[in-house]
Amino acid sequence: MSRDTEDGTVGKALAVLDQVAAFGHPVRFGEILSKSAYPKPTLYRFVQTLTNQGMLSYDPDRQTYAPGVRLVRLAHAAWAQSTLAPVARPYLDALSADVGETVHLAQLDNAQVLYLDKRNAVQPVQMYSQAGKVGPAYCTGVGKVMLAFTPEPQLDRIIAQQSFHAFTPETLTTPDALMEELDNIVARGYGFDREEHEPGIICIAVPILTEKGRPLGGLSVTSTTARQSLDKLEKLAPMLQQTARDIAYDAAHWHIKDED
Amino acid sequence: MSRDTEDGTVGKALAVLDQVAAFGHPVRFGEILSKSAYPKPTLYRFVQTLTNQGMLSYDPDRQTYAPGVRLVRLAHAAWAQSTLAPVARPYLDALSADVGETVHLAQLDNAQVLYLDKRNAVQPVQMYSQAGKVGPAYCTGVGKVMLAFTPEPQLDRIIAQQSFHAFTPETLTTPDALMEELDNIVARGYGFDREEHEPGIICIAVPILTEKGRPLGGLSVTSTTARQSLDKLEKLAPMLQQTARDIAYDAAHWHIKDED
DNA sequence: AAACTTAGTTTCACATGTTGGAACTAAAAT
DNA sequence: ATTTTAGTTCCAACATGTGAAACTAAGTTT
Repeated sequence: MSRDTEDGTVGKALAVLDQVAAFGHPVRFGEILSKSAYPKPTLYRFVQTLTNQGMLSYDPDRQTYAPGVRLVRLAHAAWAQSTLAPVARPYLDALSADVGETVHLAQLDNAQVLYLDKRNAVQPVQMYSQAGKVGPAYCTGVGKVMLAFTPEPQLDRIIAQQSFHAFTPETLTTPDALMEELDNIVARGYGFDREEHEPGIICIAVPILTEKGRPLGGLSVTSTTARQSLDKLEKLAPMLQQTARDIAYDAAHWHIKDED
Repeated sequence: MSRDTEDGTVGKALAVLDQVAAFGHPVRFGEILSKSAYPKPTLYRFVQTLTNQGMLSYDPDRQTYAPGVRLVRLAHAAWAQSTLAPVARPYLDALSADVGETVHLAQLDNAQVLYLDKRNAVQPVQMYSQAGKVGPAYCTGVGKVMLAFTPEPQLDRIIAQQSFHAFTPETLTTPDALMEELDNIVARGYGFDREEHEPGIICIAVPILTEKGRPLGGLSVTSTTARQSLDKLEKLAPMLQQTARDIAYDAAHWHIKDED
């Protein structure tokens, strides 16, 4: 259904856009060129086109390119119309107030985890800095619960794209180890992050599933080993599962419009 | 420099993306078709391509398309790398704490005002619901101050694209009236929204200018006629101007990277 | 249940837009 | 003044996008 293969000029242009975004800072044409497979004039035309379109912005003083503001406008629409994000918002508020720990709402984007929303107990919400962030699927709580409920054909494709980089000593670094973990998650109905991505950071996560059992997204409560234990987090499982069911129900029956 | 003319296949595809986003809710193929100038198969291919690329997401149950999550990821990069938004954040926090009214950071996107960030005195920050929102340039405080400092050739193009719709009795509805207002703003160094966009809503706005006087963005403090008067808001002008200068300075000298 | 309507998808000859080697210009570096 | 590097334009060869027409699937009417 979804191709990683670039289709057509549009796909190539968007791949260039991703490239630029991946740098994480404004870049000069030459820098993009050095990381790109395209010949100079071809890449140049892509960059021009994207710039004309407002998908890239060009700083004439520094002669650098960065992802353009048009994306911010489009993303607002994407967020507001996404099945999950607007519906889940009040539930995140409630959860956050209840548990007093960091709460995440995420979704699979290709083979990565994409964070759609966040509540942090300590400081007030700072969404843009977090929503839109991506992380690995194979070593985060939300990532694994979503994978666990992803059917075979897709799952294989996604697993093939994981880096299996060992962020910590606890990281699962082989497809086999991950598959076993996914089986456990399905059996249990929820999953953990046991310091697999960052030392000292643990989490419990539940999937948000459609009626047909397809994973829409994931919900997690994150804490530190200093403050919580996995056992204590596990006590939240029933409540999280109920919240996930509520969100799934609302997502299936509502549809919110973009408003002030 | 920037074209509204569609260049190539990429431009056309992105125009389709805008179309879909403009609906404000998930749409079926036929709905897009009815608003599009393209013949059925052509549009169909665009929609397919965009869907494959993750720029549109397709809901198989409802058979609807909506802007895709890939945009959220890209927008995160755009926001984090934008010259203004990350730099301005702490200043907005401070301003908001100081004045206790709604504070906006905006930028020009094509001929529209695009809100990049917001602080609301009442409830904690809810950025995604606001950042990315667009508004008219000719009848908002931030819009007018940015236009006021936009040089002739561009300004004409932008003004030609304004609708001059009369949102309220106070709305400036002719290019001439707007030009006169812009002159006043340049002379004064700041501008107002005198209930021109929404009845009862007033604001004071200042431009954020580069060393060369090019407008990077705008900063505004919004209130209601019930709580504030224009005279009282005007007292904030010096402080806002100083903040704008500070932001401009930081924007020119810093460059922040994407971090946690 | 057959006939009709509407929404979505596939096909294919044609032409338009994309490609990239080569050649050019602008600006630094030597 | 000369060389090097970065950015830009040209254009012939060719790959890709185009859209009328034809088709399938689903829903509606008689």
